[in-house]
Amino acid sequence: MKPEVQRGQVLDGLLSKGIRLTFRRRAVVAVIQEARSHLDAGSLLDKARVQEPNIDRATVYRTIELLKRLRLIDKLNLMHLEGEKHYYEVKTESNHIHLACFRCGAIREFTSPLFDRLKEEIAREVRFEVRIVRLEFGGFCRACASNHQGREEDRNTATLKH
Amino acid sequence: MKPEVQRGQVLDGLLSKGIRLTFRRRAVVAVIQEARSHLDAGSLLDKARVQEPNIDRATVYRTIELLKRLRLIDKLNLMHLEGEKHYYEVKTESNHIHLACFRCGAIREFTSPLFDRLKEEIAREVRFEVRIVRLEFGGFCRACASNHQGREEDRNTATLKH
DNA sequence: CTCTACCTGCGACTCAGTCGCAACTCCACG
DNA sequence: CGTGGAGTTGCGACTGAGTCGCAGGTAGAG
Repeated sequence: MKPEVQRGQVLDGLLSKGIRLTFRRRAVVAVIQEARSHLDAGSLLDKARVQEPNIDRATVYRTIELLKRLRLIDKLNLMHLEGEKHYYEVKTESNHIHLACFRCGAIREFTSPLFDRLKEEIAREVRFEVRIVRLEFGGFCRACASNHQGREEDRNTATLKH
Repeated sequence: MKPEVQRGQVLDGLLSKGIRLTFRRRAVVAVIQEARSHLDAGSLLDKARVQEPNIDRATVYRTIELLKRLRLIDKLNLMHLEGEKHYYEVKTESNHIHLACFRCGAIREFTSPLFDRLKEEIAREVRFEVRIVRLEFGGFCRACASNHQGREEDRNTATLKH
């Protein structure tokens, strides 16, 4: 899911900014860094507890906050596919769009030069200094769309949460 | 803020689908329809109470749910500028990008043909059936960016919540 | 006008995220 | 290495958005 992420990228970011490296932080960073899917704060806590059994919810939230502020991770909504959770991923150089399937819950990432052009256009025409980009599409992935052709009512219901 | 919205557009949507038109629903719809800015559920409740003093929080949420399901309104995050609220706006034909300024809180809307091309590209290349689009940029508007040139530390802090 | 399916208020609940405080720990400096 | 203190943490109580079941109320078809 994050093929271009180098091992230790986030850790290096912390070190280079002179941030205190505690065991709790190392655990949270390791989990985000090595995650194969997008994790919310709750599952981040669970996974961090494997390394650091006594780590608290508050610490996880505070670490997320820290990493966000240092622009090492990005916060995602992923169309709030379940509940009102937020998800996190390591920040990469190139922005990408998240495609969330309402039926099967799969998250697919998509990059396009068009997107960078769009960003430039905004910076030029509106003179807006873009810092954080959140680009999410909700709908039906290829498999789910073809399995349910014509069931329009079903699709209305599926979009209920968003 | 919503120049292209026709008076009664949402109401017509409800009527055409045979939805029961209660006074409470009329009140909520009127508020969303005539709002000059993006409203969250709380301020929607407050404003609806002017017309319908006894309307309850739950009814507002249930009506929002209904309008979302019928694709008459869109849910926005607006970079969660304050708290974890969600905002709502009448759905328009053309998708637009929301630019949220972290410093002054202004929300600016932006449309571009590039965005529609991007949407087409996704539909074509990934075969994803796009239903809901959420496109939000956080950063600094023209005025705020020029007032605070070079204060990088300040800007880090400003992005803390997102 | 009446009947019923649908809508609503109420109050209790859930669940993500926050905060203040006292105890703890990283690590710069000696 | 030891140690002092700023920065970090666990804990528990809190906030605030949003949800739900239920009993009573109401729109609107007939």
